[in-house]
Amino acid sequence: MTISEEKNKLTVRSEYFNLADTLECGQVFRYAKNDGSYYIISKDKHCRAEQDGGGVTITSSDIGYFKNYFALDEDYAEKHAEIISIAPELKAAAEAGKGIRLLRQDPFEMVISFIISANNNIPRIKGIIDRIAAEAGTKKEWGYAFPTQAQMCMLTEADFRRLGAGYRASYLTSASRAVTDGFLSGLTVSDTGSAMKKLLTVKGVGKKVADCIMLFGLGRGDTFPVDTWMEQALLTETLNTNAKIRCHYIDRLGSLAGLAQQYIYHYKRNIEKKTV
DNA sequence: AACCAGGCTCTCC
DNA sequence: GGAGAGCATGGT
Repeated sequence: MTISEEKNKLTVRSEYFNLADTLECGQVFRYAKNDGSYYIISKDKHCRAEQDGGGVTITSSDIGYFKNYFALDEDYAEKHAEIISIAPELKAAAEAGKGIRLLRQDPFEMVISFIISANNNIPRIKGIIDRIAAEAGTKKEWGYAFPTQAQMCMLTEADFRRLGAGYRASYLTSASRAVTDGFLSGLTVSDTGSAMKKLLTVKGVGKKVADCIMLFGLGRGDTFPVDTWMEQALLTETLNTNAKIRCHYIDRLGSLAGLAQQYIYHYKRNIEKKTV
């Protein structure tokens, strides 16, 4: 992987960085595609990103933030190879998704976003999040920042319903109050099992949503979110519950389980479908 | 018109 | 601890 950097611009050349696959595998909701460029908002930061034969180019006044966001200090070639080595049956999915990188996103934003994601579809999740940001987030020249915890606490259950959250509205008011900076820093120092337990105390957060928060917002690879797509892909006679699927892959892959899960999710949703 | 979407809570056993 | 009902909303 080679990185060339200017003031507000960064170009990454690597076969292990596919911008579209990274953004469109369901880990992030605040991005829009326009004329081949992606416009990404994370927390209170914004960038434009595009990919051509020469690599991925990121433009932002906060380029340091997005170096971390895209985890450009990590070697995904090694992770990719190790997953295939441990779990050869995932080779097709891993090859198809080799350019996927796990983004380092803001934990509070992940809690709120994935509460909304429950029993919902991605276009609608994006719409609800955008409307909440426009309602409560700080206005910037490029749009609206994701609301801070204090800003989220300004919204009522009726507000969240008006913005389309449906029955998740009460979860959002309650979670906004519960997920303080202190709560989140407690998660950082806990092991994954303890962090899971703490997250499950938040209304609207179950095991799957907790795994997503830990994987996308807390950098914990030893997780394995099982949603309806993963059930379709992985339920078998022996692995016949979500918990068994989750344990099976975490036991084998450890901190690489989360990335493997992204390969499978991407393959099931974006690749396999096209060939049928 | 049923069924589904990055499931969760609550109840009952 | 596990099974089942109910849940807002919009797309197919």
